[in-house]
Amino acid sequence: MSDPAGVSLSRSSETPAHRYGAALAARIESAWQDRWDLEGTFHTPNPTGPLCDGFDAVKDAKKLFVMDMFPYPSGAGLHVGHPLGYIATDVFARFKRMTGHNVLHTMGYDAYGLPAEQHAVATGQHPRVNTEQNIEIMARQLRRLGLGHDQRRAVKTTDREFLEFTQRIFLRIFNAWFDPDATNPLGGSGAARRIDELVAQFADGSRPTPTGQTWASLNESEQRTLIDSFRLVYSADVPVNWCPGLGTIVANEEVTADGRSDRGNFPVFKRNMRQWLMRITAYSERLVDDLDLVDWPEPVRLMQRNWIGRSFGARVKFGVPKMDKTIEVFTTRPDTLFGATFMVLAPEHELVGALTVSAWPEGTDLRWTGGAASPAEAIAAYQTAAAARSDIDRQVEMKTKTGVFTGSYATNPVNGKELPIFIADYVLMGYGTGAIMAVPSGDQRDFEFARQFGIAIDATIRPPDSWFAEQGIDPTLDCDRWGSAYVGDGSAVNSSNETLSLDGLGKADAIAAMNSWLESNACGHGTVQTKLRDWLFSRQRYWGEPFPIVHDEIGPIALPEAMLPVDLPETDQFAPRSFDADDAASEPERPLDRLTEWKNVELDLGDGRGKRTYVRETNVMPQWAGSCTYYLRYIDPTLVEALTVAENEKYWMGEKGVDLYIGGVEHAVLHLLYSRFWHKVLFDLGVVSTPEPFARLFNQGYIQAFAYTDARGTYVEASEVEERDGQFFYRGELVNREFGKIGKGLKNMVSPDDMYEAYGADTLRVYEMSMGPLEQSKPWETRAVSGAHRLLQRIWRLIVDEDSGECRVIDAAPQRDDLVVLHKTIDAVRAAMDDLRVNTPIARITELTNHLTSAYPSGAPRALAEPLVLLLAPFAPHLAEELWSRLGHPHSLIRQTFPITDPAYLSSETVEVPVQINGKLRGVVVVPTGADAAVLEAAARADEKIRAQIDDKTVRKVIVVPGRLVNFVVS
RNA sequence: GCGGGUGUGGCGAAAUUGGCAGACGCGUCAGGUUUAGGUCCUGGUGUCGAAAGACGUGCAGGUUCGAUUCCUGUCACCCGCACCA
Repeated sequence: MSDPAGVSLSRSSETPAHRYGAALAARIESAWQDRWDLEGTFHTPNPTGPLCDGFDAVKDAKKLFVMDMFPYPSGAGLHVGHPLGYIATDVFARFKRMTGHNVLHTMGYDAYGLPAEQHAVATGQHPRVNTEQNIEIMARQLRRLGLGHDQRRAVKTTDREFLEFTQRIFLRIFNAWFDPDATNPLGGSGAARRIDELVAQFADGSRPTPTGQTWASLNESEQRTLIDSFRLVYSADVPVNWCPGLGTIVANEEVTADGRSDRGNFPVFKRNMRQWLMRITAYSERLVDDLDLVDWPEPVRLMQRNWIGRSFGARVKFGVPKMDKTIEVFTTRPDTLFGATFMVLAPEHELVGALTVSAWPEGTDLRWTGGAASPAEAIAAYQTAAAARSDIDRQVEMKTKTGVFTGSYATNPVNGKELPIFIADYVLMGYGTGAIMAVPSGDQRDFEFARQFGIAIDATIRPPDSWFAEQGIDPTLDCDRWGSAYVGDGSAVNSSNETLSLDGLGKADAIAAMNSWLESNACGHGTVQTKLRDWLFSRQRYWGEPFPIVHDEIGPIALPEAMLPVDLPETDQFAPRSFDADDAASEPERPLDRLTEWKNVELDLGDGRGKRTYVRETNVMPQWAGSCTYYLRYIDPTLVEALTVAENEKYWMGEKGVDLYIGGVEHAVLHLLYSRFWHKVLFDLGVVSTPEPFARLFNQGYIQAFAYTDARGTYVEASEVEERDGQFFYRGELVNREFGKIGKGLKNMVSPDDMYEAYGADTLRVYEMSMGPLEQSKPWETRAVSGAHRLLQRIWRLIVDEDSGECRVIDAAPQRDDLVVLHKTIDAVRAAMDDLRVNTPIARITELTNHLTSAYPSGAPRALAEPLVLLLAPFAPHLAEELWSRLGHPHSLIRQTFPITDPAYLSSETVEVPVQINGKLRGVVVVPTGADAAVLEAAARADEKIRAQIDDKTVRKVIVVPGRLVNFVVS
């Protein structure tokens, strides 16, 4: 056969013309990739619909839906860290195809996003152009890896059909409300229902309106406002970081410690602003509880639980008699209510103004005044200072407690005590009610505050003696002698009034007793509080999905689904309007606001009102929107006018959802939480049939790389650094080695293109899989890649003559010891794959290869070469296909049966058993497999080395584990 | 500060339920082929020691006949969260 690559290879006369090298690998790989494309090898049939061709042939196979977290098409292209997970899913998917599964595996692009928009702002080029270019580059790099994706299903979130899909889901969520009394499909309480069911309830009177008026007596505006307040998508004033200089809202992480924007260094103002929100908090209970349904890494489930932050406690009302006000607090420790000695409000709390008295009460402690002449001055100064500090800054400065007194006192409902009310920034507006009752004996922050401000500390829990021992003090209930608050369990003391006594009760009983007392006295009730806040869903940007919403003079109106999609209008001005950097009162003007022809629109919404003028919503959706439910697009990529085809959705999602979802742990909370939320809404509405989207989640580790800094701390090009005697040099200069993420920033970029060129894609695949456990982060080392390359080279040489290129397998029957090694390898590979332990199978395949190359230096028996090729196929598919074809098989091996272990070769007649004396290895005896304890011990005693060491000693005990070991305990 | 994770040769790592520590690979050393190197092949390679042997899984304890594995404490590094009442 003609071998143009061989010509260049044989420039060096000793290199055989048909050695497996980079050039040959490149030819093999591109030939097989073309053939897979041509034959539609990875086209996976659906049960029904346009992609159902060939389903009959696989209808008895088990289905398997394997997904990667799809990438954002970055302009920098891929580095060698990106493909790790993609290779792993591909290896898994290929293995599963060879073990009889119908596998759905494809890849899409999460193509809306800020970088493309910023690129567009900087260059004036439409973000779609740049995004398409990036996708093209990444698609080429990924294709070169030989990933077995069904390309017909390779969607982009920016596709018009995908946009329509996202908007359709938005409408379903917008047109739904959460009914806490409804029964969800799992049988639990709380479910999303269609908004028209709510309207019907109001209309027929089965649900009273909040004001008690009849539905019919409300005017249109009142009716719509009422309904809108129930929707799962709603607008509200929420605190945001407004940056007039950029004209946008920025994320916390984009705000520097001194309250300025990362980009542009403009001032950032914390302000309330009208935003769209999604009512994810309605689902917090189910989002926590249903984590028990999924096979996910425990740390991720823990992170989600912590993020949702469910805690059980009570809401308690404290009266402020002089002001005729009530402060409501949330506490997790209602059992300590008798120990409350002061109250604290967040500086932004709405009651602060009303509670601030005109003059300091007589005898006010100077420490409480902040040095100001009046409470109003002190409060105003403190509020200004708190507002000026960024969130991050406010959280860092926590060592000393700060705060000022409002001059007002609240009454403790259980004992009538007067509690001074402070404001302090250690209480956050965003959690609970933004106010706390302070129990300094039972909360460390309150304790520190009380100490600093000279407030009484009253014990209401008797700490155990062991706690006092740790504190180094004698047991006492005089808290002035305590070194810290006691936050643990213990029996209550000093906790009684005329109608309630907690004294002697433990924490759980005391909480229960207090909660029922609060409820019967109408000053509180037990409740569940979460940290989770509703999802801020609107962005003042261009490159995102437009909301399918228009406004009339009353408010927002959802477009009918038939009017989808709402295309993103064309423009060449992608930046929002920016303002004077210090103009905190400015209002955002979004890119879509300027497109007045698009924005002001005349439509007939089909609601019987005919053609009317509306104003389109000009916010766009966040990037998360496209990634929430993209697995449904993989199932039916061409579907329009519906979200799913039930038969296909049920088939691919099965009982529990996507069978395997691999991605980085950085998405442990946000993406996975948003995705679960949307899925649950769709589940309640009957669109999807599983309670959870992802049955099994796996987080791959990061591939990191060394980076080098010179004497000035500047990164130098890592590829040019040389190592000499454990030190590192860049152009002769000593440099310092660091370790970090791969990328341009650290000048340690390694592109897969470099690896394709030097070794080929199969080598890269095998190397990345062999580096170590998939879930672990590990450093990249280019020079180690050669080991994987040499393995493939030796396998090639077992089957192909390097000089002639002819197949050189022999027909000789394999020896028993060959088959023993083979079947041990098969067994080990099969055992590891389900757990995605991809590194050890390659070690086993290497051992098999090493065995065969030394046993058969001039060509392996066919009966060994063929299973070896099949074992290799998931990892190095191109080479395996090529060898399979050269072994005389005309068809792809993609659906060949993966080799099956013959247990006859796994057990041998004899087994080596270690012999220990006092737990230390002293010898090894060979005994028949299955020898019992007596035989084993006799054999061990008969061993010369062992006998020599135990003869002159007393054997006190003999431990025999048949098949495992013998241990003599001697004195 | 809180939560989670990880610590094993020069390096990446391996070691079903506690039972032969270091499989496999990189690097390195020696030899072979070639000989200009490199490629390729074979063998050695945890540390100390001439050997016998001793020591050895971050460190210090504990449980056990026996611990990389279980428990307690501690140190280092990485990741996440940020006063969550």
